Amino acid sequence: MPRRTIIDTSHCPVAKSADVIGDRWTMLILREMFFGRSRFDDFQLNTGATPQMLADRLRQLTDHEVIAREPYQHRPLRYQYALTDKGKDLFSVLYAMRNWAERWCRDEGTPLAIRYIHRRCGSDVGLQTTCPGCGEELGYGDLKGTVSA
Amino acid sequence: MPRRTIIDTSHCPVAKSADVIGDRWTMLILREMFFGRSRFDDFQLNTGATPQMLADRLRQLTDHEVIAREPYQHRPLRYQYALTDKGKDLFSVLYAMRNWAERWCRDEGTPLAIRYIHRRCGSDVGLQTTCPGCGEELGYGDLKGTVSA
DNA sequence: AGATTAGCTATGATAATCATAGTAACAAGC
DNA sequence: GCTTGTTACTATGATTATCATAGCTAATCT
Repeated sequence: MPRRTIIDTSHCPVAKSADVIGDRWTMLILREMFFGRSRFDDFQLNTGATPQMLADRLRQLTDHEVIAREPYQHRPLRYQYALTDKGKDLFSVLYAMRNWAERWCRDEGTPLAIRYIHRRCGSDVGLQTTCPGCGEELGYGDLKGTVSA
Repeated sequence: MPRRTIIDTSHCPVAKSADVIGDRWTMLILREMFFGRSRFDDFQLNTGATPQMLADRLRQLTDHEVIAREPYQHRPLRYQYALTDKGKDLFSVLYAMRNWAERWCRDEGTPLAIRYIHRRCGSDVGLQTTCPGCGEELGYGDLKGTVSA
């Protein structure tokens, strides 16, 4: 047998995550949701995705139970999207991506795109994953972001 | 002006990260590299990517200075790929992805695919980003992984 | 009535990805 | 000295995904 076997990576958690969020548009949609946006048109305007791309990715995310589609008014019937608990927990991934890019891809002399403040203690967390003020681990809802001027 | 303006997200760090790693194959290549693999054929066998897909993504990663291509023998000339410091720091993103999938996508009753031990203190870190034993933040090189039986 | 809004779907062109095969440069065995 | 194997790719033609653009539906606003 001259061929090495292909190892089974179907149970690899990185591959599973990649199947759910391993796509540029999906990540940008999630970014928007973590920014508090919930509507189709907002996603379209802020990500630049075409409507079908958006419809497709929102369907995928809904199928994966990362977001939920729910009506926010009935006459006329209109839908919005909300992060589930499973979706909110993806904050750690997006936050790691943000930290990495700010460390390695930022133009020299440029301030951080967003400054995050730990709600509980008020510390500016910089690019840390634990609060430099109180040492607590940082997750969804713990941080308040302000866009740099 | 009936149109809302499209906000500028070209400086968004999440978008920047997505441009570098926002692709399934790229993520799987990085997973392999964090597992210590460095050669084309190993990537092909363990990710299932076609050779041109692999060649293309390795080129992209090299262009982004996430990995470096270097010869490991001269006759015949053969190359391998190694993570740069910028690449090694992506561990935090992959680790967050792993933790998320193990929390939310694991089949019931299944053990963690990989158990990580904090080298410095020997604690099993479970799905934490800080060591439950000594409280230290966990990054590339701090952990030793063992594949579950 | 006509315009506007929100959340999409439809269409045809372009670009990315796929499976499969092949190449270049050597090494090792018979 | 010729076949077989190894490694790191490239080439080709078919299939699939994504793109820009337009339109649709049901309702409200003027």
